Amino acid sequence: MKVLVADDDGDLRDLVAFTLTQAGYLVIKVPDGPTALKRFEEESPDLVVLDINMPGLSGFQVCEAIRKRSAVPVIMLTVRGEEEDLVRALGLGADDYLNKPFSPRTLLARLKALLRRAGVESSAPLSSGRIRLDLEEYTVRVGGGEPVQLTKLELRLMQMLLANAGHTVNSDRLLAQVWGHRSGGDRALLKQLVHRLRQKVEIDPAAPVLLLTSAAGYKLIAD
Amino acid sequence: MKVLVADDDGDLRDLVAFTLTQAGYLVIKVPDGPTALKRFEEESPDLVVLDINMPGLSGFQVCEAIRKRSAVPVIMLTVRGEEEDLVRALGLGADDYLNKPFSPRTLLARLKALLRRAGVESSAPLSSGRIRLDLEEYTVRVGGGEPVQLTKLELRLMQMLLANAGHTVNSDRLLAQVWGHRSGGDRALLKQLVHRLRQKVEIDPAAPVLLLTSAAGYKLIAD
DNA sequence: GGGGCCGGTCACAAAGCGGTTACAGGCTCA
DNA sequence: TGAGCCTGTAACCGCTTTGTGACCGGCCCC
Repeated sequence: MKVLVADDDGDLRDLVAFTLTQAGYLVIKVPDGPTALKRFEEESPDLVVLDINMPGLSGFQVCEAIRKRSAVPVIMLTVRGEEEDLVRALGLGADDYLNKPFSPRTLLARLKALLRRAGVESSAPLSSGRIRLDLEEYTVRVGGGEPVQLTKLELRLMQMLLANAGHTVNSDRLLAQVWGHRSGGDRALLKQLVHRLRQKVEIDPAAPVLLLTSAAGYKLIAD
Repeated sequence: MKVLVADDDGDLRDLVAFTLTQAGYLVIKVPDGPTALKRFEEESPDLVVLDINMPGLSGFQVCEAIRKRSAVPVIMLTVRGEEEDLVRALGLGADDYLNKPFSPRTLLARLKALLRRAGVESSAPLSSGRIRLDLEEYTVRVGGGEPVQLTKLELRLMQMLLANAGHTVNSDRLLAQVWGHRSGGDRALLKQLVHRLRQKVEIDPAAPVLLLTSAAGYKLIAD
């Protein structure tokens, strides 16, 4: 589980990094906006912590840029009382915020909640019922069968569905989580991806029993 | 469970509405004081969220007006540090307040606490009497019967009627809520939709006992 | 009694959506 | 550079949902 921490205040950055490292996360520290974007590309972290005031590019700009290509959870660090900042941050797609100063405990709690919501459960081979996902190997196994190789998008979709096994996941949410926020017509993409995934995991792709269509979206039946 | 949200800041209004909708509440959004009062009369919501600074009528004035005719729980949105505002709001009968900026989680927690305190059954926002709506699966269950699959429009209609269970909902309002604002002749659509819904939920669609026609519109009998 | 209005019902047309197939562009890697 | 895979796009099919028009019967008012 990788977390990118961007803050120009060295002390605060170290505090955050220390807290997260202690909790078992792999932390990437950067001191400014441009570096944040660069490392984001290189590392594709599972979560981003962004200070608003940074040299080079503000946290807003970084957030916006990240949102253009990813739905990764973003936490913004704000100064208490600057509510326009907050509104702006949430408008740009930040998922949560923390007022400075904050306690390490609070940070951890929020971060875990966000990761849970995003379905990026930390324990490695994610599994539910008879479905087991291996995030490192990019494979799924159904029941006692052979592991099946997945692509990056297929894995993300599977992960989201698995995190919500047994419950319908809204198409829009899937779209946002798998591709990141994008414009309209992308239902077709989801349709395609589901089709491809079914070809791989269903015994009879024409009569799915695992990955079902539901009125509002799709759901995974894991047991 | 219906919540009226009044705030002139569109972003914040959307954020609040999003949070509450996610949590299963039916949200009515208004941008200013006069509209808030108007919709309050029309919808009789179960709870009101009021910003203090609004064009037309301030949150104070709206709160005062509401208190003259109803004991509905009211949450005021205040700016941190403006203690006079706070005192005044509570003096006018507001039940709780939130300092801006606030987290969606906090809002939900306070709101639930208030509803619980007000004795409005809050646990399952989408059920009333023997009717239970599942927004995730797009189904209704009546009494102990099997869940019935609904379409998107049928679900929206059901949600509106359920939020007003026992009371007649005006046809025009149903039209506006289910289809969004459109031109005149759409009575026919509502007629059709009601017909289709009755086919699905009534034991004898020709002699409805749940979804009744009333002078000005329709009403749901949930008990 | 007759006409108009309104809600319920029916039948059919139009639009939308999911599943499928096919293909093209881009990327990686040999 | 070329093969192979991944991803995005378009087109088609069939089914479901939604919209529209027509008809019927009750009710009210003239």
